[in-house]
Amino acid sequence: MTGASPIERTSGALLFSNNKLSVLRKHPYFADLEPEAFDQLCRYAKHTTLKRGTTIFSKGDPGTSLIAVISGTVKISISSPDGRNAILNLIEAGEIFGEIALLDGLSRTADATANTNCELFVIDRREFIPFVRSQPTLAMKFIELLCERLRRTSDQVEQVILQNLPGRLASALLRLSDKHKPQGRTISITQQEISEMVGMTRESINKQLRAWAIRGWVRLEHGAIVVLKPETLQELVDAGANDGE
Amino acid sequence: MTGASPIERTSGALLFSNNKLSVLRKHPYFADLEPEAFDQLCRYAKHTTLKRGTTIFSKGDPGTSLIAVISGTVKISISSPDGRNAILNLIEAGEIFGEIALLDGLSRTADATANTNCELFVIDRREFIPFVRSQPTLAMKFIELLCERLRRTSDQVEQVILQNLPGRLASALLRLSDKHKPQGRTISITQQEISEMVGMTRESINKQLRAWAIRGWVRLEHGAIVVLKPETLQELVDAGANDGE
DNA sequence: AGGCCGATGTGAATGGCTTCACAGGCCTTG
DNA sequence: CAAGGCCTGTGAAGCCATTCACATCGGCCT
Repeated sequence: MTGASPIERTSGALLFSNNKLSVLRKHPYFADLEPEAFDQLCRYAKHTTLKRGTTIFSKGDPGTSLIAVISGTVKISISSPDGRNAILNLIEAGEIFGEIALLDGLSRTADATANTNCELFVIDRREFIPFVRSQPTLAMKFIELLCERLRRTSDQVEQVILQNLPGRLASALLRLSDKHKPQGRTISITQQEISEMVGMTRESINKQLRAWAIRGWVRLEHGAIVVLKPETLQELVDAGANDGE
Repeated sequence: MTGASPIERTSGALLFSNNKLSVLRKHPYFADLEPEAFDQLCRYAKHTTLKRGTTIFSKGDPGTSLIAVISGTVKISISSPDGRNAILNLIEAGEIFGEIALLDGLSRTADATANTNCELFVIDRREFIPFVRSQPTLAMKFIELLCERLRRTSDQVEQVILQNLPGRLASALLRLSDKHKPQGRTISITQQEISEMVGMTRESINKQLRAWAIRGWVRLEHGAIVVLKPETLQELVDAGANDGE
């Protein structure tokens, strides 16, 4: 579980090209950072490529790095002793993850695995903390990032405790389709994955999705879901989610 | 819901006494802060007293303040349209809350109500953000605080998705008894409150607690629970929580 | 083309938790 | 000290989601 992480075995050379970094530069967190600070930040980075399914880190590992996704997507998940597991987040190109353990120096709170083939930048903790202290803008950016994460996670708790299957599924679909606005309303995800995101079984999710498909609220494709009536789903979430018959 | 907040109507005078502030000073977040920074922080603070049951703020309110609890406890909760509600956290003397909206300037993520009669300090956002930028140590403290909150909230998601009633109840009891270590293993809380913290009904919680009481794992008192066998409860959490028959 | 694997679709049986409906006890408050 | 309101205790019935057991479909690899 520890020591064999593929991240640690990365080549030490700083062989990233500028067009790769531009993916990061476009992201809100880095967009309005001073150029010097951004450059400095990149100086701590190592480049890595991973195959789909590779474990990046596991819950409980000592975590000393922040990771940025250049291409592909990374799955943040947890699993219970009896084999059930839950997807907490999917990190896409331009986003970063692993910031908690980087910032507080404690162990990883969840597992991270490459959900597709991935290109990553890894930023090590060692010299990073003093750097953050010296850069108020960067510190404030991290504060914003943490706030955003906290809002998202609180929302998740709220969903899971207060909503039933239809409500949770609807709000997961809305969140996902929001994130992928550019691609229209098509969400590329398997039903298995969605079920692990909302914390219910694939079978239950499938049945609910089919029911909605018949009513024309969504369209199901192989490995994808198209949200046709986002407003209707939103109503369902707000109303307290008794399906809507 | 907005505007009528009891917080905003507070007397503007800086009439806090030093022995009240000492409650805060002892808390980890402020303990190793430079004295000047701490004094400066206090200069933004207003003092308030609230009766049990008073709403401090509601989910969705524009949030512009950080609140420190001097005495009493504050309940952070959310509620669904159909009347169910969930307790996310109980804030006790020496702790602070409301930091998310303070730091990112967006709306409140949950409701806050005085769970007992309370004495509070309220710190306003207006001049606070520039101050944080100018105090790297304070910014790092907030980063630590946010990380801690995030770990706790992630943990909650994990519990709710992966564990069943016994597991969730056990880990809630352990968390609460940990927090109140000084008071021995007695947790002052009603079964109604616990049920809202773990997101299940009071009746279910009561039945589980009684079952454990018979086995001698806990003792039930009026308005309190004594954890007698923390190790046994911990095993139950780790094992995947099939009660243990 | 054939074969395989992962993804989807579905029904029947089971079960954990909720809902509902009370009863009794403790504590506060007029 | 009486009254009423929270808090606790408990059984019966019902329901939502899981579990289990398949059948089908689509894509990919050789």
